[in-house]
Amino acid sequence: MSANGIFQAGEAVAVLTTQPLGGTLDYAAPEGGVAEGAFVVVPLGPRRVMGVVWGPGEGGFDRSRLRRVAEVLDVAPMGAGMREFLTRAGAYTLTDMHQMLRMATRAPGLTTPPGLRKVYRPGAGEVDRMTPARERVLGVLEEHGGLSFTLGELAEIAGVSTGVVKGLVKLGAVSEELAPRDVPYPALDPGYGGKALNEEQAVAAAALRAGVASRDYGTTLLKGVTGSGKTEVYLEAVAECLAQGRQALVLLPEIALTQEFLARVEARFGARPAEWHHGVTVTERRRCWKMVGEGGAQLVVGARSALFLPFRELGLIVIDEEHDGSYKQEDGVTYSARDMGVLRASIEGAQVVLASATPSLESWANAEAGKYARVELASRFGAAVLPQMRAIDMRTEGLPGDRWVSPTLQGLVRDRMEKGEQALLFLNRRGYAPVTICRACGHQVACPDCDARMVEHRFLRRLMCHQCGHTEPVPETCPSCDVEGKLAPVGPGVERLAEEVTALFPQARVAVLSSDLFGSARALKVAVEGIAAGAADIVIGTQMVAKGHNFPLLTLVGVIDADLGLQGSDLRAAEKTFQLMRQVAGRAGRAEAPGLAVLQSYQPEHPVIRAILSGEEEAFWRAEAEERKAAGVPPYGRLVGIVLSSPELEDVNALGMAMARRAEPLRAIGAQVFGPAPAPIARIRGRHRVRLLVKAGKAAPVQGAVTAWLAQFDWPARVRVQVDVDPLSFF
DNA sequence: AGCACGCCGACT
DNA sequence: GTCGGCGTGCTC
Repeated sequence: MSANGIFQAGEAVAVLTTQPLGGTLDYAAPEGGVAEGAFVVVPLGPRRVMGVVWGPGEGGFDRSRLRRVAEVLDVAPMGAGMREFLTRAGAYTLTDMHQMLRMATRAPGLTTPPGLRKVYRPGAGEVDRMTPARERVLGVLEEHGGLSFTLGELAEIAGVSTGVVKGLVKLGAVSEELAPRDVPYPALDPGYGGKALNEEQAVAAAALRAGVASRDYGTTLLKGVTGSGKTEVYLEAVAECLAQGRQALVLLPEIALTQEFLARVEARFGARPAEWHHGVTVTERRRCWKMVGEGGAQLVVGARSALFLPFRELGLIVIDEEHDGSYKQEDGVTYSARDMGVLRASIEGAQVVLASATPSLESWANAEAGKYARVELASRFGAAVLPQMRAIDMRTEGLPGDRWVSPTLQGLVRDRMEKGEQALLFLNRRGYAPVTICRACGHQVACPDCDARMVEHRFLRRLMCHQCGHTEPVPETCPSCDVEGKLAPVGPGVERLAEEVTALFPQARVAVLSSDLFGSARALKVAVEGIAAGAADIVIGTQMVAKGHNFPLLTLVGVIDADLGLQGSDLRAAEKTFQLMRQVAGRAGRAEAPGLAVLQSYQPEHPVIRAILSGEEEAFWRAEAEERKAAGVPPYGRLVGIVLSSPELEDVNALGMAMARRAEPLRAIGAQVFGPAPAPIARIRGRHRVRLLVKAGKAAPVQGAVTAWLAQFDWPARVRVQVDVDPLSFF
């Protein structure tokens, strides 16, 4: 390889492909040479596959049998930082490199030559007869001299039919040219529309700006209560990054929020940023991927997978709502976008901003330990104040078993309705009833393919498995004992709660916000806007209402079952409940009217409920941190979850036992193995699942030990092994 | 991953 | 005889 990173024709290069080959393969560099990091097409058996030139050839393969790189793609080569990121992220998450490369090339049409499209620009020809329509077209072209338009765009802006434009092309007054389909995104102006910040926000923004200006790695936890202006503050860090000529990435957890967010970016920087998530069209995805690689996109707003875009000069990663569980990918490759974001930034010399009203315990602990800087926004914007919070002791409410709104809560709701204000009842359970039980034999209706219970959705008139999506009609007779008419719903879901509320308040307008009741993000947005404008008196919602939507008329939040999530064996249950409660409570009283949040609980003396009510977050975190420390679990210890699955129960039982017996590589680093135990859902889509859990010290080299441990066994092809480093849920 | 090869059972 | 099931092995 020459000094500039170019391999000369005939030189051996190692190519990483998206095929599961367990490493790179050597090829001969093509005529004209090839750059390190170049995207190439190589022959593999009878096929042609995509790959990346990963480095010099490894040797060890007969040089005379090397095949030649077939094609060098017209795509910006992958930078050294990106290659290092993929390597280290793969080593951390125990993911094969071919899979890491797949994640980094999830854009369609990379192997096809860049598409061309017709664009229209001012031409040299004269117009024989000028008409008002023709004048408008020429006016638009003159006004935007440097830009080129597609036929549709030009006709729409000028307010004419496409025929007018075509007529002008015939005359030569407008010229028709072919241009690459993937064009750079409009320039963002860091000085365009900065909002006036209050003193606290200005101090926070200055701290974040200084971090970006250092051009060095650093992570800052930006903690701000709901409505404190976190977004405005971190957009100042984005502005600093753009002013430096470096690229910025903002990760958001919820796709439904991006439209609102894009509008805020446009107000701040004068144009829309690039978007990356599953709702983006194929064409737009390719454009985004290519422009990020060429530097034609300054700011990307996206979901967690945007972390694997080929940024050239990354200066800042913002992870908004950093505590959100959706940053952890659970299926296929398991990774945490929060942790991988920090890794990527540390490689690129970039800053990370973790923004949240309710940080994860991991981030809180890192800030406590001094690894992360901490910036706080304590006051709410304008007149809005945090709601009062109090518990309703359900033990003294005397509620029958099939009712969930206590008399005390009923009174509070009635009071809000009389004042013309809104009430929100929060219940984190979709559907009508979580369990359908036979009163004759006690049988609970379960999914035929999973070990999950079927949830009744009265709205759909069907039972649904929330694990695999399987649905079936509500049966007339018990599938177990064949007795007719004895199947009964047990427990509450939002649909059933809506039924109870409608009976209690027949005159109220009741709206249910649950993810399965809306066909599209658009329909949801319309519903949310309607409610915000006052189209409902009582809103019933699942956890989707906990995220960011602003309801100015809302002054009461009632949490139907604050104990949900406190019980069970998930060690994070307390943290999740705490965060969720604080977020839901943050819905009340964001405008001028003060809010009240009440928690219905059968154990109001529980430390988590008390911490929520007292508002003493630091006290909660300290207590929770002590418990985790004592248990040796994250963030004070390491966990690795392993799930074996197979259509044959015998496979997973035998292999699970063998793994537990032969754990020497783990014992060598002082780690323990728990299990095998049936996984939380013991059967999914016909595959039996068992789970093992590895627990190690914080500094133990757990990845190497797990790799050595797994390498001892031969896996039948039908058995799948899923490794989850740092699982969010366990047992 | 694909795609070959190859070794068994069940059909024209 | 041959068609086709899917286990095993290979791809620079």
